[in-house]
Amino acid sequence: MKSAGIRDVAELAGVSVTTVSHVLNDTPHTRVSEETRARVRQAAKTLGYGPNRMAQALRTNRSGLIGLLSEEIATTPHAGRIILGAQNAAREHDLTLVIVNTERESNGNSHRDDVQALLDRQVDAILYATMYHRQVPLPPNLKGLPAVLIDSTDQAGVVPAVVPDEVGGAVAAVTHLVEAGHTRIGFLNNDDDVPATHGRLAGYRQVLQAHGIPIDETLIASSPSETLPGYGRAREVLARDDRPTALFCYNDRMAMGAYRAAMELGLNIPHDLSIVGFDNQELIAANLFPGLTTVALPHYEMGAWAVETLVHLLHGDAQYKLLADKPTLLDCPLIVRGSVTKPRDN
Amino acid sequence: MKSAGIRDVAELAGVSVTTVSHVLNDTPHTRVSEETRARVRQAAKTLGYGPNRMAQALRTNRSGLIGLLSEEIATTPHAGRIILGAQNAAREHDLTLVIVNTERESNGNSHRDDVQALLDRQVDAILYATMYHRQVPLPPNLKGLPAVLIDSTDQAGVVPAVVPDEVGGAVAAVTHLVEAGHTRIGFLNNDDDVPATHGRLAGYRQVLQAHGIPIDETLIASSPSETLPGYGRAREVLARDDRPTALFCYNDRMAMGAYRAAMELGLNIPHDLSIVGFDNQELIAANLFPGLTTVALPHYEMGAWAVETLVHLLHGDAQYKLLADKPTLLDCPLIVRGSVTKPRDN
DNA sequence: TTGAAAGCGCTAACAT
DNA sequence: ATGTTAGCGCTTTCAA
Repeated sequence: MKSAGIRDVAELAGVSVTTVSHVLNDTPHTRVSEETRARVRQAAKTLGYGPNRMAQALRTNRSGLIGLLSEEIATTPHAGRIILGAQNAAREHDLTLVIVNTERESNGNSHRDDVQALLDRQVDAILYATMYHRQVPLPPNLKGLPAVLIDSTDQAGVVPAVVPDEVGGAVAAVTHLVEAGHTRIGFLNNDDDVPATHGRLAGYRQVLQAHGIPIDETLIASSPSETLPGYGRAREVLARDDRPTALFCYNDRMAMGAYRAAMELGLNIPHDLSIVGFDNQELIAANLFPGLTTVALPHYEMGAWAVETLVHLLHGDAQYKLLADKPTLLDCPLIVRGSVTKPRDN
Repeated sequence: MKSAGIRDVAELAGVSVTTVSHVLNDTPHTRVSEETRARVRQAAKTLGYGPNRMAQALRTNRSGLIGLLSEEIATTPHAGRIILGAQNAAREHDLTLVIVNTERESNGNSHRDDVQALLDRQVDAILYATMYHRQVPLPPNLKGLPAVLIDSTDQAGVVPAVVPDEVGGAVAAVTHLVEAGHTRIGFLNNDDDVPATHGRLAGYRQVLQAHGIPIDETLIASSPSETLPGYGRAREVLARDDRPTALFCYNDRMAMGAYRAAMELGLNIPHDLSIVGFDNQELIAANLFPGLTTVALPHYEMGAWAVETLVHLLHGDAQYKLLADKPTLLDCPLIVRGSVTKPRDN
């Protein structure tokens, strides 16, 4: 019992396949009587008709497939949220997402082959997602294609891109600390030269300045953005007599290191030390004690935004090409758990 | 410059499209001279020819798409590894993976609509992955389709399924502890009625028995499989005078709770207390101090196995249908980090 | 050993 | 307002 085709529907409705096609696709500039429309729809429903996408694709030269090229899907839950956002948006537009995982390339040949693999599969457009916010060389065969960059930017400014608002996220985090009453706020930064490092530092400075809090440069430490180095730097900073009453950490892993440092030094979180992280990695943030107040990266939203933009691009909406000029920033909201309170002596 | 078609290749090679098709597909029972074959291949290469998958699909009634229906892609990195394994295996066979995320259904109507969505997209077969090992009701429209279950089993035994070898994983974990010299080994189990709970407990008992170590039932505690309850149970067990020298934890989150309990009680890990977890959630296991020795779930392997099996099913290899009889078990290997050593007084 | 031609299910230009 | 028909790019039957 193979599934019904358009001619079965036509036959049952007593009309031609053309009419069925027109009705079911709401083809513009065609006039079909309400009565006929109803009959056609009824017939389609009765037969459980769904169009054969392959035939449709062949005919229209549109596969309805969009490729998502993502780095390191498996290593972080972040990719999962991008996929989810893209997925849901794609479904809204009746598009199908094809995901391809790829390594992070170091040898500079970018992802030409992965793009080609997607092209061979007849995708209509491509989403390119990196694992962390940075600038990437554009695969050469991506140019000329409808494409959107997720969590990365293209120096040429030819492809629209969406990235997290790093500065805004840091502002939210540090503002939260300031509003709790803290004035001695340390910052445990990453030491890589990536946008997040600079953006979060900028946000940190910005808030202190805005509140007239003098910036003590010795309260700003940096290290690789892992738990262990974070622990090390946190110990140094927290062992000082004039230790900060709050710590803003570059990411949740470093915050996890800070938790350990605090515990070893007998500092109670949040009463002796308030902490805010970044990334909202549930597995860490929700399982620390107390739960880590942190800033979420808008992965879901970036995935969804990217697909929406792609749809506009596919429709040829000229204005959306202008988006390529500068990356679109998406909000990084604060997620409040239990690691922040007012400083003890206030 | 639209991409080359089969007739362009035929023209350039000076042969018919039939011959091109035969050569490029290595169609059996067709005899084409070596010389011609070479000419055709050369022409295809020159033109950068790749077949139009949509036309191919339409003609052969095989889309080359396989659907992966996965629960909660975004919440755990586990799904990522399944996807990766499935992805890579799919690529080997020139198949394209289409992923659909879905909620875990509670209202019992299983995932009928999600399966339908995949079917509407002309997938040739379906993979159904659950977030954790359990028995699931089969979506009714999945029957009759080539399908494989990942991390779950079907009570009817009509669809092949692949699941982790829970017992084997627990055996590996506890054996590791025994071989390090431990005889008082506690078990912090989950309290849900799921296969993992029973399997891991069975493995634990099995190893102790095999080594002639008497089982002290008071050393077996259970709670919800989260960090906080794990912490609570661990504190109780570790506060005892005859506390165990080692703890096998149902999962890494509970182990994380045990770490905290140990720290609060002044017990050094691994010297005063050895710990083994389960799940190998990198974010936790690699970031605890010392690193958590744990057991990995074979997500990648299950994804790959599922696709391989699907390919056989698609080829109609009868023997593979027999696989449905009982789920295939895949190894859960021990991942050694730093949380196990010999007991202090041994 | 190779080629001609039908036809997969659909859309759209053109006819009526 | 609705119908006829060509053809998207390919595979495959059948013929040469």
